[in-house]
Formats: sequence, structure tokens, C-alpha cells
Amino acid sequence: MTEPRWLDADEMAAWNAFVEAGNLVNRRVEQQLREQAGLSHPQYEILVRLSAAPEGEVRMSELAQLVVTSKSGLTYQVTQLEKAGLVGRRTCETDDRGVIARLTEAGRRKLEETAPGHVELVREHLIDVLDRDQLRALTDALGVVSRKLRGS
Amino acid sequence: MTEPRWLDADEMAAWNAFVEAGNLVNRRVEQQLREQAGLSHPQYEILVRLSAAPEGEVRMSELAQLVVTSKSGLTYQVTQLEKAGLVGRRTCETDDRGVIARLTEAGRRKLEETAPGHVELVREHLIDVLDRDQLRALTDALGVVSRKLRGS
DNA sequence: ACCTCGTGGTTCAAATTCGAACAAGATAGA
DNA sequence: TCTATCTTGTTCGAATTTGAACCACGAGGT
Repeated sequence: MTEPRWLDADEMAAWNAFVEAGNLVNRRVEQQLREQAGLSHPQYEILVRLSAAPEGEVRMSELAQLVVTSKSGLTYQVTQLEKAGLVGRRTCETDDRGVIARLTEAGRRKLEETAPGHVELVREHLIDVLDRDQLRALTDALGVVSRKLRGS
Repeated sequence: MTEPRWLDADEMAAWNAFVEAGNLVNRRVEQQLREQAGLSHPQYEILVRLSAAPEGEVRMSELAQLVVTSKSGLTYQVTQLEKAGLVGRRTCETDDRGVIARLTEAGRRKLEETAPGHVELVREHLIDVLDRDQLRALTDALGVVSRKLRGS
């Protein structure tokens, strides 16, 4: 095993900042959604993705990619949302294996009443603490990271 | 309820990038540590923080802050690490309530043999895909976010 | 000394996560 | 057509996470 290229101070700082900020923000968001709407962050994400799709419908496999979770994880969360009446399931006409998740009217209302508080929090902790340039730099950098990971 | 300030396209992109990159990287790191060392990311983080501290000792409450987890979560993970012989517990002399986690020799060895692969992955997916300026911008921006969240 | 309040850590139940195993359906080539 | 191979989504068990409840202890005032 050859000696690895260790991280220098700047690189270490970058990694730490990434992990720390991610954890802190996630915790905060999770907590806020939970107490304000009784939703987990993944659940909220699912509602958002569905609402953005035509007919409010997205196929399970695609949805799993969008919210970055495992297949079984998505199955679980969609089941929860279904019990709550916020999402429905139907089978795909062209592919009998396929299952399509669909946002219900109640789901859309739930999202509408939850979004303001959520956006407020995102603003307070991420958007409004950065200026335009910082925001762009952040988006660009993280975009590179994501694309790299998506393609492998 | 007053109408919230919604996110414009750039702001939305920033938030999406943040969440997506965080999820993707986390999943990847988790998977890598699990199969290469049988450790979860939080567990690895604990070992890192301990190894960086004088005597390899950190108090539980402080450790929870460092790795950004709940008290109970930390208790659980330290217990796991203790079972594996990588970490020890002792009570604080000056405060009978306090518990101090301590990195064992086996723990230090485990960290030494796990770190190279981990660093390699961090490099591949975060560090090496960005140039110096991007890395600095990322660190600065996320630093602002973390500081803001730490102080509230 | 005593009492009150805050802190530190653990325990507990409930919810969530993941991967592996599975069943059922699509797909492509001989 | 037959068959071998992917894909899809669910199920299952094991591991993990969280907040609330709890107990023990320190700190400050009376």
C-alpha cells in the first residue's frame, strides 16, 4: 500500500466545513419540519418532487434517484405518506413492474401550508447568510461534486 | 400569515445542490467506511476527534458537539466502539457526572489503517474535483453557515 | 445544611435506514 | 419461442437515530 496524499490544512478545513454544515443544517431542517408539519425531510422532499412533476406523478425508481435514497427507503416513506393520505400509488400502464407515486389533493395542500416555514428556515440559515457571489460559488462547487458522483 | 419570500432560481439551485451533494457524499462515505472498516461515519468521526485530542481523551458532552449528534446517539456509538475495543470510558475526576471517552491503542491502529482509504475517497469526490479557489469559496461559505447555526 | 435549578449521561420506545433476498415482469439473442 | 439476464419494487432483519423520561450530581442562593 503506497502512502496516501494526506489532506493539507485547507483541504481538511473544506472537508470539515462540508460535513459540519451538512449535519447542522440537516438536523435543523429535520426538526423544523417534524414539529411544524409532522414530516421528515425525505418525506417533504418527496412531496416537492411530485408537485414539480407533470400530473404530480413520478415513477418510484426515478423518485428514488431524485431524493437520493435507497429503493427500500423510498418504499417505506411512500407507504407512510400513503397512510397519511398525501400520496397515492398506481401501477404503470406500459410496464407492469412499475409503480407510480402520485400527489393527492391533500398532499398538495399539505405542501402549500408547509413550504413557507421551510423556505423561511432555508433562507435564514443558508441563503440569507451568503451574498450572491458566495451563493453562486457554492452552487457551482457542489454541482461539480454531485455530477461527479452521479456519474459513477 | 404573510406571504413568504420564495426562492428564486439561483437560490433554489443553491439549496438543491447543497442537499443533493450532502446526501450523495454521505451515502458514498458511509458505504466505503462500512465495507472497508466496518465503521459508520459517525464512529469514524469519533475516532478522528479523539485522536486529535490530547491524551486521546474527550468528554462526552464535548464530543457530541464536535461530531454534531444527539446525546443519546453518542452514547450508543461510543458503546459500540467500546464493545469493539476501540474506545474506553472513564469518569471525570473533577465532576462525577462527567464521562470521558478515550481512544485505545487498538482504536488508534484502526484509525491509522482506515484513514488512507477514507482520505482517498474524500479526495476523489470533493477535494480533487475542485480547484483552489473553489475549495476556498466552499469552505468560506459553509463556514458562515455553520457559525450561524452554532450560535442559535 | 438545605433547596432549587441546571447539567451530563444513560435508558427507553418508536421511527427510520440500509442491504440482501425475493418475486414478477421486461428484454434481447439464439 | 425459449431462455438467460436485467430491472422494479417490496419485504425482511439488523443497525442506527432521535427525543423524552430519568437519575445522579454540581452550583448558587438562603
